[in-house]
Amino acid sequence: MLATAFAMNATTTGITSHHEPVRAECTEILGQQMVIGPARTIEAKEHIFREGDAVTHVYKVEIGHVCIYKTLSDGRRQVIDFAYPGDMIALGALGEHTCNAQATTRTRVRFVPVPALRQAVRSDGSLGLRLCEAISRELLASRELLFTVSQRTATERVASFLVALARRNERKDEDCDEFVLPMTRSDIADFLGLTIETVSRTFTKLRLDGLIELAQSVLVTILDRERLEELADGRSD
Amino acid sequence: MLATAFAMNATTTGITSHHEPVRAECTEILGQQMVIGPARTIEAKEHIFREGDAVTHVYKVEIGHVCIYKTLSDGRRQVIDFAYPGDMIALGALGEHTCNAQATTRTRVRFVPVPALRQAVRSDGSLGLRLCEAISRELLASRELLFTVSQRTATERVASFLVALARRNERKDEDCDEFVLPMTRSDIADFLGLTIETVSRTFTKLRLDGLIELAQSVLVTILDRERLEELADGRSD
DNA sequence: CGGCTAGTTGACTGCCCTCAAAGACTGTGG
DNA sequence: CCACAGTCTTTGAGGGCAGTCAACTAGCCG
Repeated sequence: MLATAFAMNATTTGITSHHEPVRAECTEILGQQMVIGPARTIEAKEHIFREGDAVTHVYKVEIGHVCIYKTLSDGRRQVIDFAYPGDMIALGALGEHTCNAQATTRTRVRFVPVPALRQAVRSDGSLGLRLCEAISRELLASRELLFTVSQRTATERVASFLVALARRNERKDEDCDEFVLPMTRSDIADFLGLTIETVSRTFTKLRLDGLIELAQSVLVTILDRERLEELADGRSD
Repeated sequence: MLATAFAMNATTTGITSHHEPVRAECTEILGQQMVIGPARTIEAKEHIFREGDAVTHVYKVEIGHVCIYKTLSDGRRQVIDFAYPGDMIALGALGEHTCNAQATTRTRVRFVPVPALRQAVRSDGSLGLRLCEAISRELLASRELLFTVSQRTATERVASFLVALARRNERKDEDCDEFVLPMTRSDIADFLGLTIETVSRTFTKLRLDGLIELAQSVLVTILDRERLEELADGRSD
């Protein structure tokens, strides 16, 4: 799945660097397939696909937000990624979905059937290359999240999360210091490997420390981006 | 990087299932490139490449074992994967390496220059498809590890690790219940997001519970595979 | 033997989880 | 408009799992 969303540094538009090519590369190319693809609207909390479903299509989010997650039988849940408008979903899937994709807000996606995509790749090698790069970017994001969840403290994880959102908005030329969280505390917790209580407490701590402002618990304002980035990178005392 | 090693269920040879295609598919194909590629020998603890290095080649491990890891400036380390003979390394890398690759034992790799690989993909679309699938399998492995590190207890993590090694050996028709660990406790700890002390204590606990036997701390014998798998899957009380 | 590295074991601490309750927000119906 | 339920979030109190610090053991090699 190519729903980079978070934890990558240059995935969507605008920034070009060596090891993190611009996601637009791939969405533009696939876009040529996408333009002719039909659209579908998914209500908040509805699923686009679930674990075990056959992989029939690849999706591009046009409007809304999608949460990609895996579950264990006893209820433990790991959120893999959040997909924003412009992001692709299900790119790295093989045969059968191993994740669930659930809209967190009302969402519209366009989709291409996998056989058509495969045929296009077979006949156009350079499309295959770009697809490889798109999946590779997913892989980098996944490893970055692994690092975050495995090595960082609760405060560092939440700081990373907020910094990543700010960077995403920056690339989209939206307001990068004030934004609405399109997901619940529970989604954030399961993304960062924490509990909702710890996420909540950490938000409060960051607010009391003057790093962020919180309104209605979904509207975040970043007051001290630099210190937040220091925290995220473990450069803080 | 395509160094699946652990946490995937069917990556190397032998087992075919829907969502976890056989890795051999890709190594065979790339093998045609590899056969003509030169070989290089790396001593234990030497690096094949480091974070920040330009991505010049893609590698296939012929003999030995490679540890793929990332570090933070303050020393925190995350092992991403262990590569065994037959595994590919650096497949998902883009432009600049974001990981380090260090041999844990004396290792021989064959390599193909990236430009040659890219050219081959451009001229053969179906090779591109197989490459996509290979990288996708890396992605699945990475997400599986993310889940393990983020959601499972220390005992469950170590059990998962041992079960994955057993399955790997099974696929290679080696003895799946008795094997030598080619990596140190420190590598295992940084792979599972634990400390060496906790890994050591957990091994001891599994030994005292009669699930495994340990000789010289590197020779593992699995005595009760079923209970170990239950533990790994969180199905245990 | 001594020095070195890797692994084990023990005692204690602390971060985050668990359990619990109260507060805030949303939508529905009276 | 308010009442109310339902969901989400916040806050508090206490406990446990894994981390930290430290000492000891086991190989290995000069």
